[in-house]
Amino acid sequence: MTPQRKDAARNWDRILTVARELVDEGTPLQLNDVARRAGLGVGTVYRHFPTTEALLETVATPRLEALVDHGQKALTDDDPWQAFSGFLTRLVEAQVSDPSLAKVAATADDALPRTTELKQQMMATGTKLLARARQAGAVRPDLADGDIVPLMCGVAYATYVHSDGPADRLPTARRYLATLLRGLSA
Amino acid sequence: MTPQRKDAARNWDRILTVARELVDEGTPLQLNDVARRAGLGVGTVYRHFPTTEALLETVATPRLEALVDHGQKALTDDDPWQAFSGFLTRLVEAQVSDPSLAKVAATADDALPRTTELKQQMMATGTKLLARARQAGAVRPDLADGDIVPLMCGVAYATYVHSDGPADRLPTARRYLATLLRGLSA
DNA sequence: GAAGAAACGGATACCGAATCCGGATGTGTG
DNA sequence: CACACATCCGGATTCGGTATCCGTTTCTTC
Repeated sequence: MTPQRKDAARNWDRILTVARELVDEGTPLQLNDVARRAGLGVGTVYRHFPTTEALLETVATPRLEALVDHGQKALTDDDPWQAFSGFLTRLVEAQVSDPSLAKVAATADDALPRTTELKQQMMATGTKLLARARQAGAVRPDLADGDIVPLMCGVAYATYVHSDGPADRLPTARRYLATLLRGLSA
Repeated sequence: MTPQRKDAARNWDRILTVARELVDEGTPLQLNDVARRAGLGVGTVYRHFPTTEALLETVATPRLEALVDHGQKALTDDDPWQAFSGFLTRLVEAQVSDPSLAKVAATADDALPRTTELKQQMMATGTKLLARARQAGAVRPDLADGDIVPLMCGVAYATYVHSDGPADRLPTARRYLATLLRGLSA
């Protein structure tokens, strides 16, 4: 692994910056488009990120990592139910405010190695949080470990279907999640 | 409106049959593909259905109508909660067993006039069912009329994200819906 | 400052969706 | 039956977007 050339590093940053902007404004990622906006050749972008999904994953990764971190911290929370529900709240809030997260979360575990890894970590801490809450008698026993991520994706999706615009998505998502949480609590 | 020519009617049927088959086997609709399978020219298919969505709508319509019918019948049920929850159950079961329904249900109300009309009817009866259940004190007051369809789409989506294959989707969907319903009930 | 490696750029190949129009086919009339 | 006309058919072609390829440029090392 030779140290990367300076121009390459700079361009990598530019691409990621532009991609982040596009994702934030809701525009679907298109590598040609990214190239134009970044003032780079198409080939340059395709060399750094061979597919749209690869770029998307790189954009989403830091935020995914933040979620995992939050989950870890939640494990130290005294109130098991608080910790569990707080974690889920973060999960949906992140998804409705960042389309890239929603996409990678729902993507099959084949491509996107880094995402898969993080999802597994998230599931692991999710499992622990769930176990604690269950042990404390705060959550119904019929919720399986593997249900957490899909359910949060579902809440995010429902929010999407409902929402008229990107504004006031958050309150809707919180309302839906609150309802679901009532159904999960013992 | 001159009565349609016989060959046109026949081809329309063929197209719809093939489309129904494709939807049932989970293949995403592609008009070129439909044409090949139906033994017709591409142009023929495109004349009958100018867009993929138009064909999808026509495929989904009968099943949507069946759902609306069921909602109407549910209005005569003695038990308001039973009627309401049964209606929702049908909604998700239909979506997870028929991708075309899931797609049109989540599509914005701009294109797909017929679908929009049916969705509005469904929302109307959904509203009535909800009102009855609420009046009977069976459902929490914080659920709005416009939330029903999005929530059912969300449950269907969660099922999708979770499921490994098209088999045993139904039990998962039922489980998720049951959880949600617990959250909705007073 | 010359050589070689690494990266750039955009013209071009490619792929699937949608159009367009010359030709075929069904339908009403003498 | 045959003619005329409208309707419909079919697939070659266009079109919009994605991905590749390779001659040129830029960086790094000595």
